[in-house]
Amino acid sequence: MATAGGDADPPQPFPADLDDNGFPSLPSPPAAAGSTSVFAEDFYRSGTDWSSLRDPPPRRPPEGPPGVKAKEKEGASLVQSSLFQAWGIERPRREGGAAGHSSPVQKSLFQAWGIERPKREGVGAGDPCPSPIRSGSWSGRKRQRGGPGEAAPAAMNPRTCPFYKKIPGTPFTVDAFRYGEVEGCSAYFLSHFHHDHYGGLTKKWCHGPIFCSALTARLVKMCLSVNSDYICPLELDTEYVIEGVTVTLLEANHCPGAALIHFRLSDGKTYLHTGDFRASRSMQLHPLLQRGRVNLLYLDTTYCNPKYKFPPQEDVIDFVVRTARRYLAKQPKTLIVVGAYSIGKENVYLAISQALDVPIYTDASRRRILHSFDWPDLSKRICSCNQSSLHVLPLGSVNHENLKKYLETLNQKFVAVLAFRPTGWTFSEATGKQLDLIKPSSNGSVTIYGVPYSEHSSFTELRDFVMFLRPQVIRSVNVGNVASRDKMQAYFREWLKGS
DNA sequence: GCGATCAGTT
DNA sequence: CACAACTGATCGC
Repeated sequence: MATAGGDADPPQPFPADLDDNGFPSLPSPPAAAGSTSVFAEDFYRSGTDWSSLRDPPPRRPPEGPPGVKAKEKEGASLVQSSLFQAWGIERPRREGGAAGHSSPVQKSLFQAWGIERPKREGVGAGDPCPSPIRSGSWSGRKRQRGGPGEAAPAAMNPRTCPFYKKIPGTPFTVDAFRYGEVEGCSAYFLSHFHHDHYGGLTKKWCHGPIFCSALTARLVKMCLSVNSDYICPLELDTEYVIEGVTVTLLEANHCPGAALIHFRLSDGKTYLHTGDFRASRSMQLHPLLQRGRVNLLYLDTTYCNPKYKFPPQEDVIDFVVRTARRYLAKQPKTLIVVGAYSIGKENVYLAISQALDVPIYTDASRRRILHSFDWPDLSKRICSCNQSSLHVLPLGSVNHENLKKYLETLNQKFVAVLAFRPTGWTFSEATGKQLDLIKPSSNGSVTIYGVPYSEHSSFTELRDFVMFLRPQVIRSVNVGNVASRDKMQAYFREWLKGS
């Protein structure tokens, strides 16, 4: 393929081939034909984010993995990971205790999709069902798109899948469900169950198998009624061979079921797709996330700007609990409300429930979703009686007008509302550092606190993660404007320079 | 009625 | 303020 210009190529940036959209991998002017899609033009105009960011090729560190002495506050909970065992390290525990997934692996399903069963590292346990890889095996289930000569209606001709959702050298896409059938894609990965990622998934889905965590799989089935035949749940920290690629899901520290997706190609190349994630020190303990081992990083850069600072989740939870205690002490007939999207922020209201020993009330649809997590510590605190003094409501309804009305529907049981909006980012810089400076918004009997409880990485967390991982190439998965992407590239270069 | 798309909301 | 992630209105089938 055409190398950009004739200038002396730096050590060949990776990846060097065309991707599935046929975009040249090397930076070249957008002039390259009107055939280039809008996405590609945009991409080139903004400068590339897949040029090599490091001078020399990655080197393994001389010593073993740094910081392996697992100084996590709690001892290890159950370890289901052969990878961790292989490394002889304790697996960091996810606070709150959504320890693991217990849903059994459906063997038949793996056979159906031609996937090799989990590989147990070290042990030659092999796979019990070495069915051949049948990359086109599901094509028979594809819906026929109109008969011969029948043009596809506009509704069936959605935008094309952008390049950053495709995994080069594989027939995989990540979070690409709104484009109908993606050409060349025979396995569709879903990083987590949030609308902007699963958008386009409906019960009519028929374009290929969907790989995701077991928890996400349950939600896809339950909430979207996607045909189970298409849903392929994968356990975390377990290697699967899919279409010849070794795939491992890792805890993403975003929302329940959210996963980082690690791909190892047969040629040894490794890619990490973060989906949405909140980077943490404990991630650095993961055997697959050791220095210099990831060639290409697909990065969630939501808050990749130094203006985004927020405290650790634990600090925010502590603040929320303290505040709730204070209000209840002053007025025992206070209703505590926590706003939340469909999934996410569970630890905020779970912490209140545990600290104040009150059950969690929420509507039937959310109860169903929360119970599906199979998270006993949460399930046992959920109640269906709205007399409890802790309610979870949709974030959108946590405003003064709604809460005032809501209070009235509860017939005198409560005389005041204390509500929390755990939003990713609160504007004030002060509140990022000093939670006690947060000023609530009060209106009559209703008080609302916006709290900086984020399920995305802060700027410094992102920086620390990238500086630790030292990937060869970083590709942002967030579509921002040209200026912000240029700025991000500058940060990446800074973080990775002189390695 | 269903789903895709876009505009609006906090 | 910007942001993620949703909700609602509208339109075509």
